[in-house]
Amino acid sequence: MKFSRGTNYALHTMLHLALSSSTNKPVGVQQLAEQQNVSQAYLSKILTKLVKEGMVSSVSGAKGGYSLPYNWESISFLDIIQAIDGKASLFDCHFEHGPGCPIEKVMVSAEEKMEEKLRKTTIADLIKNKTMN
Amino acid sequence: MKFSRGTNYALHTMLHLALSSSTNKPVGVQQLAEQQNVSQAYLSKILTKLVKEGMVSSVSGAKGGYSLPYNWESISFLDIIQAIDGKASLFDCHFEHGPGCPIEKVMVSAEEKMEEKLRKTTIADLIKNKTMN
DNA sequence: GTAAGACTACTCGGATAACCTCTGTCCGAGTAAGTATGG
DNA sequence: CCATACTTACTCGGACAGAGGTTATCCGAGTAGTCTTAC
Repeated sequence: MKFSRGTNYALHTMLHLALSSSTNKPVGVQQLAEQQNVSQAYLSKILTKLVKEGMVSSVSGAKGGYSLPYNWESISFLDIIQAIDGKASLFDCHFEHGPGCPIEKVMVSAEEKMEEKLRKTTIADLIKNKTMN
Repeated sequence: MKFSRGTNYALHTMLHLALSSSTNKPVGVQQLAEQQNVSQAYLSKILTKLVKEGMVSSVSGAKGGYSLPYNWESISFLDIIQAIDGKASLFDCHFEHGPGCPIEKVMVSAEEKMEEKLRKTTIADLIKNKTMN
């Protein structure tokens, strides 16, 4: 039970992009990758996931790169995490003891407590209080 | 990001033991394993973890098996999960951008919301409302 | 000066390799209860 | 009868095999600016 390193990268790049969003110029993978000590190839793979979910927009060609879409301030932590990790529940009881495993109920309910917090906080929230890095 | 199958087994086993706790006789791995379609060898491996954490007591030799200790009603979901999965945080930011990554703070706080729920509910709580299987 | 073409700096996406953790198996050792045996 | 040894039914724990998913790399393809060159 660990959050994947991928979501770690995703969250950090989103933060970086958010801080660069004022310039309106797309940021290259190179720059993003360097800052986190990841290969460009791998980071771009993560970013395409985010692009597909509409949480990042990409511009190809020279002077291209990644930037945040107009509505970026409403993007929550949960959105980002689910874009990378998938939306599946953290716990499923594979046994067949009738519908509604009491254990699963508790687990899912606990999980939702966490998701609620993640849904409520956005990348934009971070910027209000802190500066980068 | 998934709860391991091991914790699933552990939780179900604990529930089973709790329901059998009235008899005061230890339950063999065989019986526990059959019910969950796991091999004895693997389940016993999980159980020894729980024994080491003092959440299950074992009696070896003939007529031996596993049972719950006297204070079992206070054992929470979180106790069980951490006994299997470890107590490490679900998220760590490996980057060195000064102490206190803002992202990590959010993630840890969300995680604690979940843990709070898991700490508050016990196996005993389940039994109050439901019968086995 | 300008239009066509080559060049360069990017992202995109599939295929694949390396790796790590979870899952599961095998087997030998220890332990305690029940059972047989010999005096 | 009673003590000793043997058998049986368990847990304990280490070593190791297998699977699946995450992490990461490589490389070819597409795309859009930019620069060069020829007229």
